[in-house]
Amino acid sequence: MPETATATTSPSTQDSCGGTPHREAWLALARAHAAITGRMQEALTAAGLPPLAWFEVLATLADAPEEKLKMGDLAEALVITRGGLTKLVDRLIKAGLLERTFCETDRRVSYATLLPAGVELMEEMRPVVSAELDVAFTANLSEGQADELRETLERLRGSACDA
Amino acid sequence: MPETATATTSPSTQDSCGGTPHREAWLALARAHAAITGRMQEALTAAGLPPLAWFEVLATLADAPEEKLKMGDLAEALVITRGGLTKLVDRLIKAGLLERTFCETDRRVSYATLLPAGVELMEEMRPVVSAELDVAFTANLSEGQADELRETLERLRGSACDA
DNA sequence: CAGAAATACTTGTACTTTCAACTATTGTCA
DNA sequence: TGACAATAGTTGAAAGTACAAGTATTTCTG
Repeated sequence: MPETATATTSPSTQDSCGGTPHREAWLALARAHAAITGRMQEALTAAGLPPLAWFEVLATLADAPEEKLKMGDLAEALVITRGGLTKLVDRLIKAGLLERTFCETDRRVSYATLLPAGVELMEEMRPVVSAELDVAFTANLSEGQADELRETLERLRGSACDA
Repeated sequence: MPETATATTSPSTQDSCGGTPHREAWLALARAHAAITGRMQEALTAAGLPPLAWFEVLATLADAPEEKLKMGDLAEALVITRGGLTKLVDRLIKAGLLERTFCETDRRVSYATLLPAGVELMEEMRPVVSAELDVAFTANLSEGQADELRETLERLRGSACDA
């Protein structure tokens, strides 16, 4: 077990005094995210595969038209800073999974473009990620409930973005 | 605006093909978490206050009996690695907010113990964090809906933990 | 059209987090 | 008791991330 803070002993789940329902929902959100992310990471490293961030990049690009995306849009989709994305993409390029392509009409923009090797690796990672996703989501939620959850979360995110 | 990836332009929210409702719920969860966390960070730095991680530590300790917690339990509550917590606590100690205390009966364990200055800082940070929490949660969810959301998320987290 | 402002991305630096190895202490059982 | 395993926490090296400054290109404006 590669040192991940999974609640095995579970001291007492001390939310006894805690606070409002809203704050508790926020805590639950943060913890659920961390726990699920942690398990995915763990499963990937156990399988000798690259980190989850790489998969997020590959999967996002795979869903994009022409399998490429402007750096800015990709950063936004992944909710990380543009500076961080530049270096993340650098690593994926060095690994031969992506290439940087440029825009004719606006020479400021550069695209992160998926290469065949990237598609291949993504196909290899997907089942591992999906398996963890099934453990957490499919086993606990009907499709309708998942939709409802998504709708709620998008509402939360929405008002967190429109400044 | 301190370079944070908030969806201002919103290219198209390209989840057109995407995948199953479960995967989309997961994406929404990850994005909501990142967006809300980002806004909290932004608000804290704008107010000249320490990072969100510090608040998490202080708030967790404040809710604990005797305002202290074993390092391991604290790491678990925050869902970070023990190694990471050691250094995080080191920084808070250096800032005079915490102290390290020890256990008589088991000399392996050490506690992170809240100091008055830590309580004070937490009280100063709390309204900033709460404000962002209100924007995202209180404005969008009734208390009942928040409870429902929490219940759902705890279920997800549960099956992600019981390995 | 020149110059200022805005946009898109990259890079240098500093900080944070993780991973793996290490020390110290406690528990187990032969 | 005495060795072996398990547990609690810390630490050094490496990877990742963010912030601020910097370059290049485009757009706006007088």
